[in-house]
Amino acid sequence: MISEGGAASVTMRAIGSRLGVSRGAPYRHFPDKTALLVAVAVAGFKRLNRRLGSGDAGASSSSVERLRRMGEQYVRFALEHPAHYRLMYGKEALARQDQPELRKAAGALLENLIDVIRVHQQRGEIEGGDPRAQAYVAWSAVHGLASLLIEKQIDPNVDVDDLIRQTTQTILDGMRDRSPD
Amino acid sequence: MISEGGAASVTMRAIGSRLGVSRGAPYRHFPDKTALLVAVAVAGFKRLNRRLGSGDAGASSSSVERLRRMGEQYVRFALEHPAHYRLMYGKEALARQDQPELRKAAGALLENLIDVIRVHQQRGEIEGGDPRAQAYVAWSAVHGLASLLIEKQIDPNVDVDDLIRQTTQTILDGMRDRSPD
DNA sequence: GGGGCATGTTGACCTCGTCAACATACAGCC
DNA sequence: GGCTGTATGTTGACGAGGTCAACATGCCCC
Repeated sequence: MISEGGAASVTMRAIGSRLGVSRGAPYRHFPDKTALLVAVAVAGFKRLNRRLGSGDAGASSSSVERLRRMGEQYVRFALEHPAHYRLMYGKEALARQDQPELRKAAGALLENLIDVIRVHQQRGEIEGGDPRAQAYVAWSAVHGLASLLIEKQIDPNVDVDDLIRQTTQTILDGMRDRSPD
Repeated sequence: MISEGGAASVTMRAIGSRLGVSRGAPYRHFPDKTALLVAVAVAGFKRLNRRLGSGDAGASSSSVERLRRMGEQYVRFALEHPAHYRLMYGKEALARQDQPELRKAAGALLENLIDVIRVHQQRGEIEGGDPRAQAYVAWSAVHGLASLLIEKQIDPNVDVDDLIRQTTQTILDGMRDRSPD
């Protein structure tokens, strides 16, 4: 429903009729609309997480290449499921309060990224320092790009593939180990 | 009102009473709620643009430093006005339709960034290539960082200043001209 | 067979965006 | 001064939507 008509089209009543039940039925499964949306958002994070992890198969290839591919998959996920992605990050649609489940799901994503970065640090491919901080930097870049693309802030004439590649490459170049200078 | 109670607290009726008028009064000035929010968002872009431009004064200092400061100011703006910033980018809260005024305001920001990047390219401080693409990369990084910080996706124990510095520095390192290698 | 739980239904209430009909007041013109 | 038009504000009403309470129903397990 999100992808069909945007988040605004997701109403408790519409969900009910979509499932052939009454408007009150969803309240037997979720305390309120926010909880339902949080559940959907959490599912999105798990989906994204699985997708990023699946790239592990090609871990044998050039190592930094794997990080690059993760970034690429990240942005591609957002482009394929824009409304879902927006929901995952848009606190606005959800409650003002922190949603522990959401935080946990997003946290899992971050931890995976940190692990990968740590591996590459140990191989000396990217500079040392707090892997968490580096994960945030990389995450910021791909999330920002995904967000700008989704919100149509980027000139549609630009080649998206090139832009994704250039973004991930720039980040990796910036993180490349320069200590042996 | 946005910063006080979140975007959800902004209702036409509340705006009216806040101004001491009736609920219908705002409709004499804006065709609908979306138009009003777009106007607020546009004002936000102008404000942000002005802030980024004001750094020009220190253009005499280390040149790349100016780009770094722009990024820093960008993120800082978002942190100071989180709800406003969210509104500026959150298409969700606004209409599904493209808002030409909003696009123009965001476009002006981009053009300024492109100009600055072009200058630094000419000085040979960052690598050549399409300045627009590089602007997008830089924009993605700061926007992503701002977004993650605002949405509280980043561990509050992390030193925000350090993270901002590291992000901008990584991007600049990644864009640094390596052609004379 | 009966109690309890899970699930679904419906009526009702409140908030909100929005519009139409109506009021008012001020500016500019004769 | 009086008239007229426009800008602005007010109020009633409508429909959509989130939510709750009271009520129904069907199934599992003892």
